[in-house]
Amino acid sequence: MPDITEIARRSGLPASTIRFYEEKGLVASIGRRGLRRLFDPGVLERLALIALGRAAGFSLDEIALMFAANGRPRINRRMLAAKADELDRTIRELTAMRDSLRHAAACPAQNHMECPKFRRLLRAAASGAISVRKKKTAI
Amino acid sequence: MPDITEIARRSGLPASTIRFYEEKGLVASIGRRGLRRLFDPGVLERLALIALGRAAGFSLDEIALMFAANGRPRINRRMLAAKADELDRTIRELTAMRDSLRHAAACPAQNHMECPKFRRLLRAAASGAISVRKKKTAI
DNA sequence: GTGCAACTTCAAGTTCACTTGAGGTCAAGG
DNA sequence: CCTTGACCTCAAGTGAACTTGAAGTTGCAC
Repeated sequence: MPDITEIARRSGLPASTIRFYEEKGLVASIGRRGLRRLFDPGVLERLALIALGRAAGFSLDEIALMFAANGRPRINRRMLAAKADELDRTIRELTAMRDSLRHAAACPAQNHMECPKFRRLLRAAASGAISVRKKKTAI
Repeated sequence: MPDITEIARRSGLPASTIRFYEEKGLVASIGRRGLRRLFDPGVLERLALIALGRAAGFSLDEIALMFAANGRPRINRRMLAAKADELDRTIRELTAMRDSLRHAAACPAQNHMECPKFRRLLRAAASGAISVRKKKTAI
């Protein structure tokens, strides 16, 4: 029976995160030896699913909803498709932004304010046509 | 001389945000009428630049660095190119994720765990090959 | 001149996903 | 048996970007 340290080692997550996930109901320990949690090795697959969900942009609460009462992941295909569509929109925005950044970086105009492309970009940002992604962090 | 309400209306930002930006040194009011702030209309361009920077993934602190002491935006071309590269990496990851999500949504396997593509995706997420974007919010 | 809506300040609260710290317990090695 | 280090709990802290609330002030219409 792996303990939390073993699960931490094998999943690459800090033990504190695993305890946090347990508190949130995202994973469960299978028992205790004294105070210490013992885990079923299957928790590793669960942690991988959580990492996957996070990478796809789901919040921990959304991920919790996917783990049905029975414990088996109940992944809603409609939810996946919706998230894919959302990613698609994000990708399009980011692509436009990346192109504009590259242009601005290479633009010969003395001042970015004099560059028509930059000003168009500025208007798009000001109008809220582009959404903000929060800073990404490593898993 | 527009007051904060006028700037809020024209920028689409809540007044509290504009005060917050002022506190952060991102924008400046040009004076007061009594207690009330008065703004140069040019602050609208400044706010648009801030929105643009946020949309490109810069933090408010990074954006503050771009506004040089002289007040004119001093946009570092190297910084822009670096951010474009970062966006490029993000776009690649998101694209892979989107494709996998679409596959999972359409996958005929009874259980996602039995789908080789899904399991490959799972391994990628578990290995940390995919990074987490924090939830995006509207500007 | 007076009422009051709208501004002001400052501190504290919010969200998310964790991390950190203090103080406590205990399994295992010597 | 006793030490010790790794685990435990619970509360509080972190960071980013704001928002909200309480309490105070005031420009302006009437």
